[in-house]
Amino acid sequence: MAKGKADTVSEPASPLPRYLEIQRDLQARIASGQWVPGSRVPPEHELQAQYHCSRMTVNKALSALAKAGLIIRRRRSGSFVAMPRSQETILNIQDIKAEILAKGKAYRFEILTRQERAMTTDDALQLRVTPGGRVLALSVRHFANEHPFVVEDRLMNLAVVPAAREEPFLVSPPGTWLLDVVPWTNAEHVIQAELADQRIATLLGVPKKSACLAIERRTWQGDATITWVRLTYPGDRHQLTSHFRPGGPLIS
Amino acid sequence: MAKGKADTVSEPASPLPRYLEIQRDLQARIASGQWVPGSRVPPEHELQAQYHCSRMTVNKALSALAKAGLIIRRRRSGSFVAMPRSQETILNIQDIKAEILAKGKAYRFEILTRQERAMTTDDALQLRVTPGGRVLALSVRHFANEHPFVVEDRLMNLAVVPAAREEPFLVSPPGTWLLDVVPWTNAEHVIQAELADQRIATLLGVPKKSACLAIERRTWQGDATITWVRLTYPGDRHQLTSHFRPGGPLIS
DNA sequence: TCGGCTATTATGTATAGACAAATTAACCGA
DNA sequence: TCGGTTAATTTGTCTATACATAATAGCCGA
Repeated sequence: MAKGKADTVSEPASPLPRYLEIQRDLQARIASGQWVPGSRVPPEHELQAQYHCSRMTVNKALSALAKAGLIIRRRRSGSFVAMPRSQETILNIQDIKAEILAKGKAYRFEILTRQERAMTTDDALQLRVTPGGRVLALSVRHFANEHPFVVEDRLMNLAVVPAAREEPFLVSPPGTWLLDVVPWTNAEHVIQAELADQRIATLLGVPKKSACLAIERRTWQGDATITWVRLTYPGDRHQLTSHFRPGGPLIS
Repeated sequence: MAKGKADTVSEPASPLPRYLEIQRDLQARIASGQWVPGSRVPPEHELQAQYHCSRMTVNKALSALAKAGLIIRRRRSGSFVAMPRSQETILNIQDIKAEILAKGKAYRFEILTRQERAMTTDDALQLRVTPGGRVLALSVRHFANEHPFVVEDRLMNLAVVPAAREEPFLVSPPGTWLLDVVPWTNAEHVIQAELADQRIATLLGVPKKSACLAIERRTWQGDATITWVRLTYPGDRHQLTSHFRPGGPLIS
């Protein structure tokens, strides 16, 4: 009836849409344990009556909860509160240049080595492609306020990014340049702890055999590997931090 | 118009819904660079005409893209392709018991120490609460196939989880027990590399000063800290892996 | 009792239309 | 020319309805 604005009389301040109200209400019932995992959520037509709105509105709320993984929906069977999921956390790994600038520190980088070569067996392994073609191998050192921040060892697949061959990487480091130039579709991270070898120790200015955080990343465009990179941070100076909520990337 | 099922005649095999078709088509145009960041997406009524469907269907596709962060929508202004976002990766950190069992290995744990005490200043710092009340301090060692897998040092805030006081942790380790019993609303991770001290070396069966991956996690229920935990893994044996796509928790 | 047919239920998708809200653009008077 | 009012555009939300689809429940005959 009349857009359900009858509610607005009793609740003068309700600037949030109906479907979100419903969504949060249901979410609260699940989070509070009022509806335990496995229990049944009332069917749409029932909620429609309860909340006094159309089925589409209820559906929008329920679909969002389903996409967020809070409930599971099956035709004819109904909707059920999902079992507690595994913990998923959103780890924010910024582009290094942006990361340093965001901390309010001065950024600088230097190309240590640069070599274009035919793909070796090791290169192919690390890029996870079949050998053949050429790669660009780079080593870069990044500074924050003139202190060594991270060492970057990178392989770029020239079959996918031929433009890198001519790029001098004077203004932007390879990672930033890639992000700006090449669209990527998926990627993979591996995070490990390891001891600094002589090279890393020298480049980062830390004692040999000190703890380092190594992040390896592969980036793909469809089936083609764009790049492989290994970022080595001083373990005592750098840490990855992430904030998150249950249900992953959830809701408002 | 008969539901646009005229298409079904020309395309006999199209099992995916219309709004997804549109969504993917638009997504492809963005990913391919045909629509560069900042460029304008045609307004809904135009897409509605192009795709020969209702505005609601177009809206569903566009809203999904907006939620995924691929486009930005503003009333009257229109929809625009979003600027490249920072990389966000979904890191899957399982419950330890589940993590080991998922690898097909035998799981066992032992409580090394257990102490209930008044909250010390250090406890309060680590839980990030104001001092006062009591805590339960636990050290646990987890085994995978009878090999030390990770050492867990935990503080539980008994003001929030009084039930832990009576819990013997015989069947489930504290982390698993907490996940099953206490609903949490948000959390924070810190990942660091560090060297094994004598205690960790002994407990994990690794050389002193070898590299370890330390994961610290604080978990809250609303404003109240439930628990703080530090998980120390052997750095050479353990690694965090994550797969992800641009736009975070994207789309089908 | 078993196997298969049918009816029912609940969700999935789609349509057409309506009004609200937020901006932007255009206009117009002082 | 400036400043404010008005109109137009675009997205946001909502309704009411319709048909499709999947899966269950129940029935019925052999």
